[in-house]
Amino acid sequence: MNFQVLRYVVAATQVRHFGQAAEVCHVTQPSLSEQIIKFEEYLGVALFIRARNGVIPTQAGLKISALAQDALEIERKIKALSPRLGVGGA
Amino acid sequence: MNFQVLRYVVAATQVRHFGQAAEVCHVTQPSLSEQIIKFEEYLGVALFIRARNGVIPTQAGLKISALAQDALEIERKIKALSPRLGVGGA
DNA sequence: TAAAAATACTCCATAGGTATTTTAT
DNA sequence: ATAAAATACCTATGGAGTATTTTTA
Repeated sequence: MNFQVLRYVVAATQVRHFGQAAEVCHVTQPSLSEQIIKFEEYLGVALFIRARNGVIPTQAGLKISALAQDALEIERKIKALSPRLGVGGA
Repeated sequence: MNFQVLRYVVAATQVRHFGQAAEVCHVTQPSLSEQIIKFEEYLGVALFIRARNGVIPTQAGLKISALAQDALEIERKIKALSPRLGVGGA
């Protein structure tokens, strides 16, 4: 598990399309697709239903996406403590 | 940034000794040491003062260690949703 | 001088890219 | 048939290990 794959899950949950999610994350569709597949195998649970015109998050996908957003928010806070990467306040 | 280096920072903050922190994390001292150095360079801030008998966390080190623990707690919750990795409840 | 961290190096795992194939409506 | 995801394959980055050197009280 890493922050990058959490970004992929959050993006895919939001746009419901691996190709567009990949664009949002500035990676290619196969990269995002493969990482999500490997993450699903690691967890042992499907995060998305693959459909004709995109993907639909499963219950597990929705829950993990919510937790992923929390983790990414903390990542942001850690960067914010950095003189180099931090944006503004504390 | 990744969960592993956050584990290193938390362990080193707790035991105040890179060698022992490495043991706790089941890696070698040079691996942990190098990853923390690279993380400090990435952030642009020192996380530990190197002393004769170990290390002392800086203010930034303490803050980031606290946030790191929050992130690792979320990582745990994500794993807990997994049928394969999850321990018990929701 | 001795305990601890840093460096040098080598190796391997994995994330990402391009090209292509498979799937589902 | 077509849009989207999956697979195959290659490359490069970086995390980890062993051996060694440097640091500091």
